[in-house]
Amino acid sequence: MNSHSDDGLRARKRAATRSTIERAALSLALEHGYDKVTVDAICEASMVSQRTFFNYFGSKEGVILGSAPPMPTDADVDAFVHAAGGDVLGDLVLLMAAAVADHEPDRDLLRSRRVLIQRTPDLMNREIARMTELQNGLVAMVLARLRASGRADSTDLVEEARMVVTLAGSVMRYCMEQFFSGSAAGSPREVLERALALVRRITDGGEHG
Amino acid sequence: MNSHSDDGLRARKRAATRSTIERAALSLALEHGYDKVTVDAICEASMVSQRTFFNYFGSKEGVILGSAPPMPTDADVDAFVHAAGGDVLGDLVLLMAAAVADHEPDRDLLRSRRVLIQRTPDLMNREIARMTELQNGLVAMVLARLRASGRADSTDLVEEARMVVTLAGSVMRYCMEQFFSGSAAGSPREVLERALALVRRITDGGEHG
DNA sequence: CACTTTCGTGCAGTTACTGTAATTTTATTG
DNA sequence: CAATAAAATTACAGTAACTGCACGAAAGTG
Repeated sequence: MNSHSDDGLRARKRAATRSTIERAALSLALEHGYDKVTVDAICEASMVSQRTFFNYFGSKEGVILGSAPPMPTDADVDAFVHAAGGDVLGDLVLLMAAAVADHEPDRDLLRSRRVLIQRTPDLMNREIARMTELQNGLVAMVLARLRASGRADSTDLVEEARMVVTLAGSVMRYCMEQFFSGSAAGSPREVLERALALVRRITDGGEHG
Repeated sequence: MNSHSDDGLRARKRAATRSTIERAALSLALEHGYDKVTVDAICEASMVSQRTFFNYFGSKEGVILGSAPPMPTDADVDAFVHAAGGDVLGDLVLLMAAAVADHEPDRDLLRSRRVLIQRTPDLMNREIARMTELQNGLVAMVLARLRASGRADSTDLVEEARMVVTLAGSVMRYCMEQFFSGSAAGSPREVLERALALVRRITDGGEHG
């Protein structure tokens, strides 16, 4: 019938309501603060039942934080594992950054999310928690790379992998804070590189103590 | 009247109920899992009203996690700031470890907490969040030390301080995981030292790429 | 023994969230 | 196009964490 881009009516309607709820939630939270806004208020503003809200977003936090960063694709993992020998930490950070980066096409929405996360401790904590969950899935990957680099398998190697992931998480958290607080200068890539350089400088500090 | 250690009857009763509730909560959670246990159940088991429970612990998580790690004392801060020149990261980790360490005299309770935190993602996240909050108060302290080391004040210096704290948080998280999962070998101090050495080894990896 | 302060409690209410079953809306098929 | 399947939306009832408030009981004090 009507000319429409691609999917069926169903999918389009779904996307529309999702977007409506999202916008309502972010707008209300920006105006009144996250904890002052009730789910009921969001539902009223977006003309949906509470049950529908939870069908879409699962939780009040969910609508603000947006979808969780996806695990890297198999191709990404493969590339990472077999880029043996180089800078494990740097490569991992790049990989994680790629996973976190895009993923939200709408710039305004993204900015709203960031503002809210930054000014709401609860949300900040949840965001960090999500990152932590992502990390857990990454240990195996790093371990594979260490093995591929010819490192002998051992308990120590597992610990090393865990630490690599933890450190990468640090760098990510640091960069995210910089982004969220708006004090980031230069391209994301540059920020990452600077953060990595900073890490190396700091950890060198105790070497010759 | 009756011979008693020190404080008034009031304080002793308070400590007793607190302990009763704590034990009931931990025992129930260990047996049935944290999320299967309701606050009502804990109250019934410890013969207190729900209102009293919340007066004591503020939240369901609160009774499991125990009291939050306190900020270091002024004396600690002073010592840290003026131990200039050495290994900032290492010293900070030691300081944070001291804050987190003791603080719970009862060994059994401590072990119960650890087990529960480890097996309950929600609790783990909250614990990490608490650590993160602690971190925020530490940036100023690190900054003071960097300044005391003769470093010129600048935006970069603030960023460096933040990164030092973030890294220290990483090391702490890593060690906490090791402790919680029971795979820690040796004294806490040794575990910390090994973790720090590991960090240095890893961050050296990209230097000569 | 009065008197004050602190504690514990009951109760009503708010908010996030879940399960279920009915109802409406969209897609498919004969 | 009508019958029907599939999926979305809804109302409703219920659970569980948590808060504010006001009242009575216990403990400290002179």
